[in-house]
Amino acid sequence: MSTAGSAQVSYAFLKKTALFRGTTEAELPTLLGCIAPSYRDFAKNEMILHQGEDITSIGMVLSGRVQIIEEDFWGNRNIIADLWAGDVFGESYAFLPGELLRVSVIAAEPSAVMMIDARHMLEICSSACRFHTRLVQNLLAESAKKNLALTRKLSHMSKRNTREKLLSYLSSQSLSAGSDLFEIPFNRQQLADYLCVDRSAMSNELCKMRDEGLLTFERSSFHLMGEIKI
Amino acid sequence: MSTAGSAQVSYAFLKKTALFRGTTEAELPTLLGCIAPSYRDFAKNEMILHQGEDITSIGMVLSGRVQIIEEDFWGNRNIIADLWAGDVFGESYAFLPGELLRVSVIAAEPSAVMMIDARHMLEICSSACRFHTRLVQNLLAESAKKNLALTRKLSHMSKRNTREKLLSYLSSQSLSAGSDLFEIPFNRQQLADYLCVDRSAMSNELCKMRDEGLLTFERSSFHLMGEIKI
DNA sequence: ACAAGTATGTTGTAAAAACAACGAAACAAA
DNA sequence: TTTGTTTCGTTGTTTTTACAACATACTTGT
Repeated sequence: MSTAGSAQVSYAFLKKTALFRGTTEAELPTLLGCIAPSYRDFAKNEMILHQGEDITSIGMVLSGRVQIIEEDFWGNRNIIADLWAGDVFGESYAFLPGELLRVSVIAAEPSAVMMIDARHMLEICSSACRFHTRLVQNLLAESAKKNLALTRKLSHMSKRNTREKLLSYLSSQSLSAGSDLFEIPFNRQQLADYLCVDRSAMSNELCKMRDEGLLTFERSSFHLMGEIKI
Repeated sequence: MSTAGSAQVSYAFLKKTALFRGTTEAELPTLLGCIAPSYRDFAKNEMILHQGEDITSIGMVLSGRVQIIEEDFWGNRNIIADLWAGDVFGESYAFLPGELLRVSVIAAEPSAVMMIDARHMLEICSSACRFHTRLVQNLLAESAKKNLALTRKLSHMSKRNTREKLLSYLSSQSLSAGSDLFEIPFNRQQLADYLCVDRSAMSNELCKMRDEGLLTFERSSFHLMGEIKI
């Protein structure tokens, strides 16, 4: 069972997390006193948040490993995300009162979690606690970052066939790199998983495109050909 | 060409937008004075933001119609979104310095736009301007909302075939409705577009599932069957 | 009621993807 | 080096999807 965990959080750890980035160890006690987080420990396979709940706090993994699980109408389970120390969860729901959790959060290993009430994060308290601004900035940045990643992935996946998905992804990577010559952070299987297609079919399509002169590649290095072919 | 638009914005309009929701007309002058928006008018087909830019302001459409356009490596254009009065754009980029715009924003009709510097939105000014909190709350809520919508769509689209995409979507709608009997907000063509599949193939799959006893439907009304069939 | 237009279901065919199975190359460990 | 493992390309088969074409039912405007 879960217990009200002791607040054994190192400031050195906290200041490196996405949420508390930019605050110094000296500032953290004040900030923490103000946002008043609660701490809880969870046993392996224990539920942290249940699908259908209306949450008002965001969570941060302090130690262990936490999974986001989705269960459909017929009870089929699907692991949406794997979270580790420093990762934040529930932030998409906590600021939307009345929006019920579509997922469950479960401890994949014995884990410690920090929960912060959404109102405490947004309400401006004493003027001494101006670190709030930084916190909110970090939160907005995280949300925006997640948003961009989702939009980008969606834009590839909305293409109707494997070739177009590939071209969309590679075009995007080329843009990121600022060059028609670039490296991708995936191997073939990972790329196929990311684009939600079959690996061998994808590999096949890549080679066809190479044979047609659209691009060349070598392992994870790609080169897009923009010039007109004769 | 664009002109520095006159600040002809009605408070009645503003207080109803997602961004300024929750502030009264009386509070708006103070808030606007504090966040110091700039106003610009754009001619039809004029570029508002260019792909590759590093923006630090978010935009809000005051009048007209604005489109988000994506252009790939080979110059193929794709309309990502259609924005109308009250809609916000650029919020996913403005809070991420260094993140270059992947899209362009263009006026599809003569349009008026309000731009607000991201720092002005986050920095706490005089204590008089506590409406800031509300603004930031709205912004976070909008970002979270968009996030949820994207995640949900992605979770349907990542399924490998039409049947599973349909089941994922319908299961999700059933959950929203809190019932195995529910209405969807799409006709067949719209649903096919949303799930990125062919309409007739989708229609076919729906009927197959009906014949197999998985569900029944009538136009936009659906009924999922969870019971075990004999 | 009537006509025109739209939405939905249905079918057959061609194209594309998933799947399975395998060989070669690259890589890592003993 | 040798061995075992992973990655990647390749091929053939089966399943699924896209596409086109059309029939029917429903909607809307007159």
